[in-house]
Amino acid sequence: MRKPAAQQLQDYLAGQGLKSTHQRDEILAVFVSAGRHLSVEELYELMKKEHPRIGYATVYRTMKLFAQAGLAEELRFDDGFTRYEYKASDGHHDHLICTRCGRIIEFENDRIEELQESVAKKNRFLAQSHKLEIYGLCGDCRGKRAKKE
Amino acid sequence: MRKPAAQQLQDYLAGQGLKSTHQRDEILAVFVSAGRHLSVEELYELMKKEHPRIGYATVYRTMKLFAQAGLAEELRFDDGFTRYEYKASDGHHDHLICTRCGRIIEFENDRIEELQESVAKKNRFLAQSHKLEIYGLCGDCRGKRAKKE
DNA sequence: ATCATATTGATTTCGATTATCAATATCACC
DNA sequence: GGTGATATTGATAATCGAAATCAATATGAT
Repeated sequence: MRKPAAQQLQDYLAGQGLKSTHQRDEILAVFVSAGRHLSVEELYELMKKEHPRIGYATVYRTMKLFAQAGLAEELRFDDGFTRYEYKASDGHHDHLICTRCGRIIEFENDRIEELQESVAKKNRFLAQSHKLEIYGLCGDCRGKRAKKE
Repeated sequence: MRKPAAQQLQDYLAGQGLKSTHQRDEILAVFVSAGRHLSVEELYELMKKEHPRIGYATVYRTMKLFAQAGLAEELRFDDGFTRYEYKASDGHHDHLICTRCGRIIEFENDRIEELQESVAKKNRFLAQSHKLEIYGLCGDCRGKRAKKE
């Protein structure tokens, strides 16, 4: 079972002596319901629709906060800017990224995780985290012929 | 057998109708001999010692050129800036990155590569490239107690 | 309700990278 | 070996996402 996101946020704020604000609640609601892999820019645009007074900086700050609270994970793909994904309680997963349409697909593979662990051990490394990204063409895009560009 | 880097550069330049310059030759020599995983900043500092007249922008431009020529690979780890590694002809490899001292260790694991391919296939993806980074503490750093910070 | 303090929002700053542009170097051709 | 068209260089400004600043405001303990 998963603690509701809103509750998890309140617990974190209380535990850290931080304050509960409308902005934080609203950003969380939009972030969670919007689906995943949102850039700050995208999230800011979504926020503006419902809460036009929200500031750009607040969205940045709040997403960093969510990351620290364990509510969100920071993703940095090759296109330069940071995305956040809502962190469900189920295990770690990695990403397939379509280089044409930008679609992002999640996957998990326990065997790969194990092999990574063994690679770390072999090199006397204590693994803390990892990142596996596979770039390529998604099913929809591989069919299409390359657009003129 | 590997074509010498200098020769590979000349071939690429000729093939593209580009010009061979001292700067490009010198940057390549320093880059190749310096070892691997150099940030542009680091490479620029190395260059200045032997060729103080080199410009910052030239180093940036030239590394991009080397990447296109297949001489270098662009690496973007989580610390924000781009590094380049000399691209040997042997196969793809991935990286273990120490989060304390910054050390970078290369590894390759064919089994992981195969599994990635099968994950791609399972999702109807045509894999073009991938990136696997394992962050953690290297052998030297895991022993040490956390420094006060 | 009061007040110390955390937070917000508008804005500026930062830091890595890229674009601009006049001066210069390269190279194909004579 | 000169000449000229053009690619390249180097100094600098511009860019862009992200982070810092700071006065005004909201929060929550008392």
